[in-house]
Amino acid sequence: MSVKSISKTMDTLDYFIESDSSKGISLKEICDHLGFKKSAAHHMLATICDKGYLYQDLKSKKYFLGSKLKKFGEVIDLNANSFINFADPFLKKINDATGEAVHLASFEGTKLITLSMLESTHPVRVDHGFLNKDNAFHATASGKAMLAYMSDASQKKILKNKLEKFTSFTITNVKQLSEELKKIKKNGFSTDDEEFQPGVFCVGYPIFDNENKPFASISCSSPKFKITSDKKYLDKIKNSVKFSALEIGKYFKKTRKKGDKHAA
Amino acid sequence: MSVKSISKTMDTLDYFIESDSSKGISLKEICDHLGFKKSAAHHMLATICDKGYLYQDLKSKKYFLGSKLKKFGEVIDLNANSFINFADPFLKKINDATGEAVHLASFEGTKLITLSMLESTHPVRVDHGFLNKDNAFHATASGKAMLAYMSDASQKKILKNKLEKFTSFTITNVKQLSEELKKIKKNGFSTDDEEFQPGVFCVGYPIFDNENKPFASISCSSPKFKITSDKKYLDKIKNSVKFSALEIGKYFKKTRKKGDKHAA
DNA sequence: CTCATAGGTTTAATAATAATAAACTAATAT
DNA sequence: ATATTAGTTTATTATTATTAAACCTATGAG
Repeated sequence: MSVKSISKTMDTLDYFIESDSSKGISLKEICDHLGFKKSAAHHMLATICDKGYLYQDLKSKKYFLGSKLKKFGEVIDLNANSFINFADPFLKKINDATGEAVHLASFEGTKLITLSMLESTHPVRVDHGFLNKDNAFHATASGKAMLAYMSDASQKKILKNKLEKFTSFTITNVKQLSEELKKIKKNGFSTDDEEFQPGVFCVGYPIFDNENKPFASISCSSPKFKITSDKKYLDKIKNSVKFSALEIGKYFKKTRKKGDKHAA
Repeated sequence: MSVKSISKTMDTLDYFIESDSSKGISLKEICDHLGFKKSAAHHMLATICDKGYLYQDLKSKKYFLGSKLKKFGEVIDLNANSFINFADPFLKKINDATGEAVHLASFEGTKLITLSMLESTHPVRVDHGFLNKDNAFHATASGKAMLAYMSDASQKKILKNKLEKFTSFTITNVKQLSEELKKIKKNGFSTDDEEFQPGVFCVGYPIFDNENKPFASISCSSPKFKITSDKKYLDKIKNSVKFSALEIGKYFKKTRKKGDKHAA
């Protein structure tokens, strides 16, 4: 069950991030965009301001992000950036070798998240704006690469939500997906054959942490026709991604002791 | 009126910042510290996780800050840091000259906020952990320096909340405070004579933006006995703070055009 | 200068929600 | 193997958030 007023609060804060809020956002604009009634929104905003997450300019009455929120960035940066920075040159390597888009993914709870990405350098390229939507664990090479190596309990938790059908190829049947995951474990890598975006084929490899748990994954996405028209192209991508995945995995051997909790 | 579930949500997020949350925080710990019932807290946390502001580790069930929050830091940094960086050497100048603690303050809505601070270098020094509490507009040199130069409408909004009595010297009467603010405008600077912390005397000067509105202030805090025992010491502080306040004010002449909205 | 409009705020009544307590599950330690 | 602890889920109840309407205030047009 979900608490509606909390949900609305976070949709509001998200709106401050998505839009340019540097010149303030009015009550009306918030209501218009998010479908709130103005008096309810007013109560909500008063509470948020009271806590210092937003503030209302005394004269213009517009709302601004409170400097208190800066602290979240500071705390999170401490943990997360080191891994991403370590991985970066290895992503670049794949990008240089293939020219295709490369993604570094991880997960937080049951949500798939994108840690960093590199765009394709090819003239014909795919829009990756939506890649790694947080509920696309089952439909992406990144997601499946991690999922395959998780414990049954973890798999179950992630798959208990409805599996959204993104394309006609998306696997939405849990039993069928389990078979796919077994195959991935056998092969050592995952694929996404137009399961998330039509015309896009991806290859994913897992990255394991110091406890040999799948902690992240990298994937490389290319237009499907390239894969079908040139049989060697897939191998080229696979080799490149595999190499980098193994290299990035060494991060944990180098910097973490067994039992350390790492940031996602 | 204030929305309780929102308020509790933000108290929870604040707790993740205040405590070391890098190893996760359990439901029980959240309940114990914040006085929540576990089932209510569970509903709340499920909603927060659903929005990606926190996430729950699949195995340990502990809660962690979601990487989504990193975005807030990024957006806010863009606006706010330039002013603070500009001001920094001028704060240092006061700190070098007097050895006393120096504060750069501003405000967000009706809340007083601290942008940066330098500790006293003297062996006998005051604890400034609580200086510039967000509801201490009326009781601090920083707050009063800005308040004095605000429009009547703005003053009224800030003073409509109960004026908390921090010490026996805190002015909690609005009429009396108005007189004080008039005096500040006449003198050009504010003082805090043990009104916020016993034994601490502060001097504050306002900093004006490109529209000649008080945008920030700096204050210098010293032990009261130094002020009373050495009549020239107050003048030394005043001169130093005044100089820096004027210099920092030039930031707006240099970098901002009239009408630009500046970050607080 | 007056009036109209639009955005924001406040109120009080009602509908909807979040809080509660208790039962249940799972994991851990004895 | 059992007791304990933490987390989850459920159904009921009491509280709360939402609503609509009235009110305020600032702005701009006539």
